[in-house]
Amino acid sequence: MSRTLKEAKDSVISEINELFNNSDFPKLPIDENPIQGDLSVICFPGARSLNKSAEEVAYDVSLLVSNINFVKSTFIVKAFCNIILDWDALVINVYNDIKDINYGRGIPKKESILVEHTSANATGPFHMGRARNPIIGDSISRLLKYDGYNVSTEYYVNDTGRQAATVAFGIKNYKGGSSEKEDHRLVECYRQASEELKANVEVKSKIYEKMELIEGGDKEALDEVKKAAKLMLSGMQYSLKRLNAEADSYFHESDLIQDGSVTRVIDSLKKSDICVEEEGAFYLDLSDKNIAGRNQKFFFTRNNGLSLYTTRDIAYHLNKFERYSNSLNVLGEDHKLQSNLLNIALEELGSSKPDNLFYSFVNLPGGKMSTRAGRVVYLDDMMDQIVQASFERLKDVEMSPEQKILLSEKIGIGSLRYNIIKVQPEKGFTFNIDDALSIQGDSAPFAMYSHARMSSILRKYGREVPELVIDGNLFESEINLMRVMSKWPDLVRSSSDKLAIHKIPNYIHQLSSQFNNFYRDCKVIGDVNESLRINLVCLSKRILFDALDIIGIEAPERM
RNA sequence: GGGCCUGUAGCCUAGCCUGGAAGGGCGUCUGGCUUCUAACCAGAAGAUCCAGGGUUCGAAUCCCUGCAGGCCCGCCA
Repeated sequence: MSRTLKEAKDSVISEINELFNNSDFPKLPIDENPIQGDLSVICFPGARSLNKSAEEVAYDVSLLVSNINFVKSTFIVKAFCNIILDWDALVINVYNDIKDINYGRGIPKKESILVEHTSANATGPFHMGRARNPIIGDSISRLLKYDGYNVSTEYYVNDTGRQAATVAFGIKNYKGGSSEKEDHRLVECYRQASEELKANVEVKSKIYEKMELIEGGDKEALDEVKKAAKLMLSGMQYSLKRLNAEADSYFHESDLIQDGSVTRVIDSLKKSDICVEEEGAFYLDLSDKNIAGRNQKFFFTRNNGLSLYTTRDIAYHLNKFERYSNSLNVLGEDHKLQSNLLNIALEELGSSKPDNLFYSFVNLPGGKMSTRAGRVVYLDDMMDQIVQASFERLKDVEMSPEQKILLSEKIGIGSLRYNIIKVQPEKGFTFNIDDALSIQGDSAPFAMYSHARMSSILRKYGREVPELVIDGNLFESEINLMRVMSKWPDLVRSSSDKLAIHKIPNYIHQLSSQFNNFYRDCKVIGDVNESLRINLVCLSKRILFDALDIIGIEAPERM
C-alpha cells in the first residue's frame, strides 16, 4: 500500500481501538481492504455482549468513529460499518508516494536466485502440454527481479540417457523432415530412430551401447550427444525467443558426467547412513522418510555402477548452490516425487534445497495431450494461430502493414502468456483454442488497449507532465483509480513471497478496468482538474507498464 | 494399496495460507460512438461455493469422512 495511505489507515484503526477501550465496546475486527470504502468495522462479534443486533452495533460504531481524523464518512451494510477516508486531504501525499521512481519495486536483496525452467528434453518441438513451464518460469523470474532479487534463468539440457542417445543416433543415420525450423526438421530423425529402436534389435543394441558409453564418461560419445542436443535445441530456442522466455544460460547434463561431479555425488551418497547395496546397485532407504508409495528404495546407481537421472540432478543442484544462494525450479506435477527424492539426497549431503513451483499439465478438450496418441498441439503452431487471429483484428486500424505485423506478434504472444499465467499453476488447465483466441475482457489485449489509451492521452496532451495542482473535487473514479494504484507494492510483495504469479494478471485487469472507468467519467484534457488527471494517467501508465513487463508483455503506445 | 494436487453460475476463473459482504471474464439479453482510441462502457438474467458432518456469534476458507477428476509410486528420463 502507499505509505501515506497505510499510515492514515493505521492511525484510524488505532483511534478506533482506543475508542473501543474507553467505552463498552468489545474490540471489533477491522478489515483493512474491504469490498467497499477504505476500512470496515465488522460488528457481528459485538452483538452478543452488547445485547443488541449486529446492525445496531454497526450504527453505534458509525457514530463513534465519525469524528476521527481522516474519516470522511461512514455507511452501513448489514453489520459492516464501512469507512471512507478523506481523500481530498490524502491525495497529494498518496500521489507523491506513487510518483516515486521505485514505487512497487522491492528493495535490492543480497540473495541470488537461479530459476530453472522449461528444461524439456531436446527431442523435438515444444508442445502445448508443458507450455506453462517457460511462461511461468520466465514470468516468475521477472517478478523476483522486480522484487529486488538477483535472478538468472537456466535451462537444464538432458543430453544423456536413452532419449538423448536416440536423438543422436537418429540425426546421424536418418534424413530429416522438410521444415526449415531445425527442431521440426530433426524430430523426424528422432521419430525414425525411436521406431527402429523398437523394431530392430541391432539398432537397439547400438543405441544402448552408446548410452553406456555416455554414462561411463566416454568423451567422444559425450561430445556427440551434446552436439546433437545443441542442434535440436537451436530450433527450440527460437520458439522460446518468440515467446519472450529465453533462458539466460543452458546447462548440459553431460558436463556433470564429464567433469566427474556425478562420481563424487555417488561416492558421498554411499557414505550415508541410509545407503544400502543390492546386487551391486546402491539405493537410499526411504522407509523412515514418509513419502510412501509401493517403492521405498531410491536407487542412485545401476548395478553397473553408473548414474541415474536423479543422481545427475543431485550433482546439478550442488553445482547450482555453488553459483547461487537460492534455487527455484519450475516443474510439471509429474516431477513431485522425483523432487522429494532429490531433496532427501541433498539433505543427506548437507546441501541447501531448492524451492519448487509445480504446475499441472495442459490438457486438450476431450483428453490428455499425448505424443504417442498423436494428440499434440505444437507451441509453434499455437503461436502462429494466435498471432494470425490478432493480425485479423487489426484490419480496420490505420497503421502500416509492417507495424501491424509487429503489433499482432506482441498481442498474440502476449495473449497466450496472459491466458496461461492468469490461472493458478496447480489447477488443471484445459487448453481451448477458441478461448485463447477470444481476446477481450480479462486478457492481454484489454490491458494493452488500456495502455494505448493512456499513451494516446499523453500524446495528445503533448507537453511535460505538469506539477500536481488540484482545482476541483475528486471524482469517485479518480479515488478508485488511486485505491487500485495504492495496492501495487503489497501485491508485488505477496505475489513474490508466495510465488503466486497469477496475482499479477489479476491486478492488471483491476487496474485496466478501473482506468477505463476513470476514462469514462473524467475528461482529462481541458478539465479544471487537468493537472491531477494527467498525472493520474501518467502514474497508472507506469504501473500498468511494469505489471505487463513482469509477465513478459510489451505495452504498446498505439493499437 | 499408498502419496500429492484439484472441485466456485451454461463455460473459464479470483477469493482458501491469515474465517467476517461470493469478485472478474466468456457466452446470453438490453442500451451507449459528432465527445482524449467502442479490442471500450452501462444495465439485466445466471451460484445447493462437489456431498455430509464438526469447530465458531460467523465457514467457499479451518478439521474429519466420503465422492469425482488429475499426477505419481522403474536399476526410465
